[in-house]
Amino acid sequence: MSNSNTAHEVLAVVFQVRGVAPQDESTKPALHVLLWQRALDPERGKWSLPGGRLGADEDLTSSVSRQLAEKVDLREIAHLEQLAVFSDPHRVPGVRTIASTFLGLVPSPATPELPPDTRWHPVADLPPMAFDHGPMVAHARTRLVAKLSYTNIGFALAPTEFALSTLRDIYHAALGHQVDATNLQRVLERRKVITRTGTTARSGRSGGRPAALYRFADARYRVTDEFAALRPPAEPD
Amino acid sequence: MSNSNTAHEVLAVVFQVRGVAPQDESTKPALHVLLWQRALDPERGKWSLPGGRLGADEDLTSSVSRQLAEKVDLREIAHLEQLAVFSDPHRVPGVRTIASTFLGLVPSPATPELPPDTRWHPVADLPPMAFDHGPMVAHARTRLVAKLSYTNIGFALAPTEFALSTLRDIYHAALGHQVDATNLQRVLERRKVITRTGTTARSGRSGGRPAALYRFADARYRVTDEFAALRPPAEPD
DNA sequence: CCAAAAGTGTTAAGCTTACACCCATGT
DNA sequence: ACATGGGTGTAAGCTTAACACTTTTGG
Repeated sequence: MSNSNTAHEVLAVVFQVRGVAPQDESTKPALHVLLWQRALDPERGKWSLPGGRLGADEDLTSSVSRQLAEKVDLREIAHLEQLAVFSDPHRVPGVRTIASTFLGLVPSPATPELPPDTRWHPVADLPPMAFDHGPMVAHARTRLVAKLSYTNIGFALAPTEFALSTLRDIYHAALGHQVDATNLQRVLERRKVITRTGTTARSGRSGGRPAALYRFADARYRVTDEFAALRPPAEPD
Repeated sequence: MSNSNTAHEVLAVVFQVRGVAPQDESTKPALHVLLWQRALDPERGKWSLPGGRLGADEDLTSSVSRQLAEKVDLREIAHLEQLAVFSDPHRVPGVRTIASTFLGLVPSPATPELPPDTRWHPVADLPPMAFDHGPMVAHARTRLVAKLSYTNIGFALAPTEFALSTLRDIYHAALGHQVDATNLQRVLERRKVITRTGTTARSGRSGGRPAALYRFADARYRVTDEFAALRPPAEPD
């Protein structure tokens, strides 16, 4: 019959900026990715992205959601988006398996319960990765960095309310380079991505002016700066 | 058995700006998409994107290339890139079929031979489309417009050598809005996307100054303006 | 000489960065 | 008081859009 001998799996690259909580002063905030360690061959002991076989009556997004629910509380995932498909016929041994990858983002203060074989790993220091999962993480990171620049996607990494210095730390960790809090504020405020709540945080034990609190204006993904150039002519008022 | 009952197909949204040749003064240049008309049910008579079943030992890109070769000369396709996956379990009747979509671009002067059931259709005036192929075209168009702004992807739509007014017409058709040739020149020259050849075109029959000819600096896809904002700090020299 | 098409100059507006400076709080 | 962190002001540079103006050709 024409029944294909091909399986389809979904794999999620789930990021969180960890170590941003004021509780722990020692560790710097860093971007982490959710991985689980394989207990069986093939690639026993190596680390895998969460995911698995696509079910018969679900689309890709439902499938990722379902499978991630086994790892983290679904409510923690603030953003989920399709990335590339990996389709090399021999990317995994055995039955041919096509992988659709996703980018998932978990806001910073959340600390979901994890199964015993599952852990957050700093993206800057990944363990040995199974199959082609290493490049998948790299691809997701590239996409995240790009989208931080021209969308409001930061909402999915940040707490509901935050001081600007906290947001700076989060962007710093996610982007991988220094970010000036002053300019971050102005860029995001002019684009109406963040707004002041009116309240302020208490200052820390070492003093300092109390920080104004902000929140993201939308809790849904939005493109904020569509055209860098070649934008349509201005509409006459 | 665990043999899945799911097929995988690839579908290509192939664009070309047609009507840019000076031969035909009557028609304005417009963005067209390559479609073929279904001769059999389901959806007989409606128009489909080129593509088909993924072969057992090919990856997605090879598969699109192979299947497009049946429609157009492969050498004509200057750019091919993965778009989204459409995975609704009931997006087509019969065996469940997951569709991976691609964006393909054909440079302007080329006029490949087409099979009898296949035609170029203006994107602005699409015929009745089969299944979910309509939204796929829309999605590809959105991606094309975005990438024209921050990459050199125009090379895949333009002739190897061209006058600036020709390039303006191409961008105009692809973007869907007016483009100023003056500013297009400056933006693309500063980014080193296009360079002068040194030669000039002959002027048309109605006179006018002869146009300088340009070419794209790279014949490969390249991101030219990565960060609209939140770019890394300047490197000290 | 005139119309047509191409190319150049100029201005203004907007956005982003960098950095100096001022403000509010705890010890 | 003073150290510490937060916030504001400001200037410089770059990028783009808009449009007036000049150049080069054919009739």
